[in-house]
Amino acid sequence: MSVDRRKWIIDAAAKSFALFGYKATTMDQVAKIGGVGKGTIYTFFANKEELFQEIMNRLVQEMKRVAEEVVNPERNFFDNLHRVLDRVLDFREEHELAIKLAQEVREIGTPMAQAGIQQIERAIVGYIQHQVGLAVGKGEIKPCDPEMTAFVMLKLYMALTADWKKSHEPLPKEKVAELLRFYLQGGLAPD
Amino acid sequence: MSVDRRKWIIDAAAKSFALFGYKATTMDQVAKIGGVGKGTIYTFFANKEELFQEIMNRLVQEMKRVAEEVVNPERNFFDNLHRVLDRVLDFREEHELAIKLAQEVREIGTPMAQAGIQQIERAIVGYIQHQVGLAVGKGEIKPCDPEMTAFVMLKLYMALTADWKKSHEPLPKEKVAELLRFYLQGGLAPD
DNA sequence: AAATGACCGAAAATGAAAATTGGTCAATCG
DNA sequence: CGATTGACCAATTTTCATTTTCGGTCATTT
Repeated sequence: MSVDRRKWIIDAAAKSFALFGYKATTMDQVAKIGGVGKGTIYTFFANKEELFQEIMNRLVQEMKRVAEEVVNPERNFFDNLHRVLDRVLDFREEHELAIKLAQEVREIGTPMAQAGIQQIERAIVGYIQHQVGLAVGKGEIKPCDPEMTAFVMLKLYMALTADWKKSHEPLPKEKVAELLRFYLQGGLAPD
Repeated sequence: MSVDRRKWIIDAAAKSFALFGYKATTMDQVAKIGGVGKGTIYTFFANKEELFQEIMNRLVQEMKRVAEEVVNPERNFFDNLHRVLDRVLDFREEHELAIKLAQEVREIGTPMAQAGIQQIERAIVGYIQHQVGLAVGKGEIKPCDPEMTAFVMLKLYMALTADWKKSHEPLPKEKVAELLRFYLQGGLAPD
């Protein structure tokens, strides 16, 4: 029945994208793995791009779920930030599809893979932005523009993880969390 | 005489690197512009890479000079920080060689050009690092790792100036200074 | 002794032929 | 009859042999 076929296709595509990346995944491949004719894929998805989008949406959903799992409204903002970042970072580092896409961007620069990791990043910022908004409401952190603050947090995070290791030893993620806290929570003004 | 020839070569190379980038600058080109035989270049520089290094060293020297011009020990740390970053990043945005190298990295990813812009960045961080060290000594800011702090400052500044405007209205300079102060000086912890 | 440019091997650009791939659709199936 | 299929097509990508370019050398010239 059609619902099953759709699922087969999605599963096959997820497997293939994670294993070979966006570019090296062919529609023939997906059809074969999914055990359906190639034409069938096009009755559910207009094109390869849309199929990829479906997979990416699921990945982002899963990340949100995983982040939600770890955040606790009882705890203070920076604890939650640390936990979410830690969890999401682990998730991203371990998830085959995320790994493969990052690699594909680095090595071939496939535009679609680039869009994919950007989508992941935007989801993370959006989530942080939401948390910042809540924290400001609760008076846990100073009033500030949540969007700008989430942006700053992301950029700082990316600088500490991606940029730093271009010319230094990579920082362990506990160190990254500690630094984020040091610079953004307390600030540099002497006590 | 040999000193003059060396200068001719350097000037020709600077012109060519700024105009065509690293890869598209040929040694024949430099020789022709410099009005010397190609072999002569190799009596002063072991290879293209070394010639490029000479040009880059001069660029970094000039940047240091420009930064020095604007820093004032009387003023407080964050004022000087803003002035230096502002001046240096303007300089970088206007200097043909820096522009060309950035473009070359974006468009072809020439490893040598990449090394070049990294060198510029390292010089800026080095300079800020020095200022941070002084500020820590004077008790103007909390004790912290000067290198890491300088790195964070540059990245944050670049995020607020260059990255932000990719998806938003550009921030006026005063706003950037204010935000840098807001996030790094005071921190997000409520008073 | 200093300067040069013809010369060399290695690397890159070129481009045409061959192979691959996303997407379509007439034939097939249940 | 609607759902499914895979042979087929145009377009893009890969391959690969040939040509060109370029960094660097060195015998010759100045």
